[in-house]
Amino acid sequence: MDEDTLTQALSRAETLCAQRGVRLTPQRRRVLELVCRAERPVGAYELLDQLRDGGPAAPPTVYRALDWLLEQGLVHKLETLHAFIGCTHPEHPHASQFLICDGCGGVKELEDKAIAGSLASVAAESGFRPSRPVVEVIGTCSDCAAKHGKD
Amino acid sequence: MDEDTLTQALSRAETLCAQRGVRLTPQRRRVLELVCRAERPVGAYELLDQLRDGGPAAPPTVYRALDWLLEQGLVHKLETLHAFIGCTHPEHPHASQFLICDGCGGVKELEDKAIAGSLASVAAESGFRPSRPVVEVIGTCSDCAAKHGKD
DNA sequence: AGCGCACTGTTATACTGTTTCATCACGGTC
DNA sequence: GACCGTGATGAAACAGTATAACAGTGCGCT
Repeated sequence: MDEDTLTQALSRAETLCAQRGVRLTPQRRRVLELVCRAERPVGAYELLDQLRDGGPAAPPTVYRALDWLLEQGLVHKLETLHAFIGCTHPEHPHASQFLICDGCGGVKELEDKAIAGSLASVAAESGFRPSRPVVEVIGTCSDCAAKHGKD
Repeated sequence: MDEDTLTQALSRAETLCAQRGVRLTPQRRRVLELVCRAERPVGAYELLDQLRDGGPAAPPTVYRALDWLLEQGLVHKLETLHAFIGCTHPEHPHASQFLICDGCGGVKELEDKAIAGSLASVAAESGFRPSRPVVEVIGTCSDCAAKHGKD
């Protein structure tokens, strides 16, 4: 995320939190910034190392901030990577899907109605009430496919 | 999994491995048995404890067996739970989806064409080549919804 | 016998996440 | 101002998950 996009994302987060009446404290803001600044998904301990540049910090610090940011939908957790990324459209609650390239480590966030729909309908058939759908597709992005295809 | 189903599953696994020319060694067979015998998803260290009833064992032992069983499609890994379950239809390679109840811990394995299809098509749109789709829906199963609904 | 290969054993370590308790800052109330 | 409840932070220890690295074993092959 470039500097402009980052600034925008942070101010959007400020606005959202103000609207919701929740507190985007300096710690949480700092963690959000670190997550967004990274181009790739970042691990909790990677964030912790960066937090430590500004003073002492322990694992619960970063996990608390991340939990809160997850609740607010400002970041997503990638279960298959044990890592976090900034949400690209935090304005509304949504069920995202992720395309994760194991070549370059890049992640694309999608919000596809067809996938969400078919998930909802199979769940409904089973009488299952979904609370958190996790959809992560590991594979190779077009760039990496092009590169490695030539090898 | 009851005793009969277990016996069937194990002999099916034997047959499959024979056909494929791969070795379902005693260790692997034992781990497969332990995974299938459990009604719920089992963690690696839980399996390890059970393996230890029959002699000393270390983490790499169980992880190696699990990795191999995953490759062969005889077990699945639930990323959101860090746990493993026996595959209900290992005969053919397939992209499964899982409904995971956070009330009772039960898991239902699905193989829904609509979901697989919409995943494949959004991936195709992005030029993304999927290798391992992970679809796990956390929520409440009908039984647990009925129970807790009354509370 | 000597070699390669797949499988296993063993030790240690890295990485990920939680529990627990103490402390601090802020807002409301008397 | 003094009191108190609540949410946020700090700090130490620990629990759970996974891998690295290297040695040993058994088996088929030439």
